[in-house]
Amino acid sequence: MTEAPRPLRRTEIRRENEKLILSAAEKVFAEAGFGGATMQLIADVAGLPKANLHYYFATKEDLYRRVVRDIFEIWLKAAETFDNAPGPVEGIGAYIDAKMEISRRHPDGSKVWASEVMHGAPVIQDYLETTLRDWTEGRIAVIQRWIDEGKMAPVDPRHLLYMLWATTQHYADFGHQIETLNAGKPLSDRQWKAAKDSVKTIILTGIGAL
Amino acid sequence: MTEAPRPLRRTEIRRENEKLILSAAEKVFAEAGFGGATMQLIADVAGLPKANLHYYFATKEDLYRRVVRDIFEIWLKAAETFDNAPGPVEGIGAYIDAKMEISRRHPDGSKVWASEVMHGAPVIQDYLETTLRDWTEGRIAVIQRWIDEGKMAPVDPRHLLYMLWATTQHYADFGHQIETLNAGKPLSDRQWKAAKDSVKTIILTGIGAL
DNA sequence: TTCTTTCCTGACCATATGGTCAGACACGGA
DNA sequence: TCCGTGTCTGACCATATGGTCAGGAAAGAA
Repeated sequence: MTEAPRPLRRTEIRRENEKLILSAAEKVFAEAGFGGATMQLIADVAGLPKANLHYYFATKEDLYRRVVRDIFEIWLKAAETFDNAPGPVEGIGAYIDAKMEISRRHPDGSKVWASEVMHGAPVIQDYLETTLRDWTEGRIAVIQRWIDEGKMAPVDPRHLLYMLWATTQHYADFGHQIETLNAGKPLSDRQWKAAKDSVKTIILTGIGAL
Repeated sequence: MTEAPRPLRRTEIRRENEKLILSAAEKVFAEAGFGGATMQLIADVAGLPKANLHYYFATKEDLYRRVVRDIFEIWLKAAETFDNAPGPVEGIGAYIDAKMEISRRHPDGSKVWASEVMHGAPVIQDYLETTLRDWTEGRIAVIQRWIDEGKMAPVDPRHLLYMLWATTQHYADFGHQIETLNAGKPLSDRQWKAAKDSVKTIILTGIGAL
């Protein structure tokens, strides 16, 4: 039923095609990097002529920028799990769950983000300096409060955050390596659960919250 | 004295230039990715004419392949710290130190490796399936032995390894982000030490080895 | 000195790529 | 039905890039 070429309304057309292009772009950028990706390939994946991409997105960089920003939005939403938690077990535990789920559901976006930062964040440097910095400082304050309240050991909040980011993101960015070491097969539901539990157990135990 | 154009012996010339080119290539590949890197830019960084690069390395891919393999060698050497350790505190502690030091000293190599794996390891897939897989299985056995001997908690050795890789590598791959969150300045000696200590403390505590 | 081998490089080429544009087409309001 | 506006696209262009090559320079053996 979705394949039937039912006529789309004007407003739908734009939304639908942008979505199509952004989805294809995320995939191609993740697989080839910004430099290695070509508009032609993105067009092919999206099933549209190349000129059509340029109708919706003026340049390759515009398209890339949009992809990166969309991913950042997803991450910020996951970050909310940190708030309103009574203590580290709930807050950090939920955050790990949320970020692991993102690694599982949006591995391509994760890779695009990693690639962007690795190359010096040419496109989203302003985001790092504003939104991300603010968010980080806020979370550091929360963790520090938990420490002061005796709910966890006095670890350096900053490095704890880095460890959370690194570990959860690893399952997306290095998914191929993990898969190779898993006999070439993607992690099963059971294995994903084991991964989440392992991460949560080690970290929450490591910070003396359990 | 090093600048004096003293005549080089035949054998030296080759070695010297290959080193120069590989060093420039590592930097450029790290900054731009395989697709974004250009032979011209690598040549400029190396201070050699582009045609000269092709004299030593037939193709861009050959050059890239060599860079990736060289990095892998460094990593394997660091991995040795794991062996001959009486228990997790010494073995894993030393491994964390070694890998953090690599992240600090060879951030470019680290990024090239990450980039390669993220893009599906088109060049070093065979290494993943042979050398890396063997190494991993061996280390898992070691960890399992420590668990059986009661030297640490019964965590999943595989996910523990992933956590070690992820966390230590993060300081190289996401160095730019960390620097941005550190008021735009690289980590100082003191901060690197704090990072190492934090990682070691949280993980070793997390696996019940301390 | 002579000759062989290695090293070096400016000029060149085929191709791929990002981007443009004129004009066709279709939706939807009047 | 007509027209304005948004959508679509094949053909095209300027440029950048990986790679080639012929010929010259330098090293080292004889």
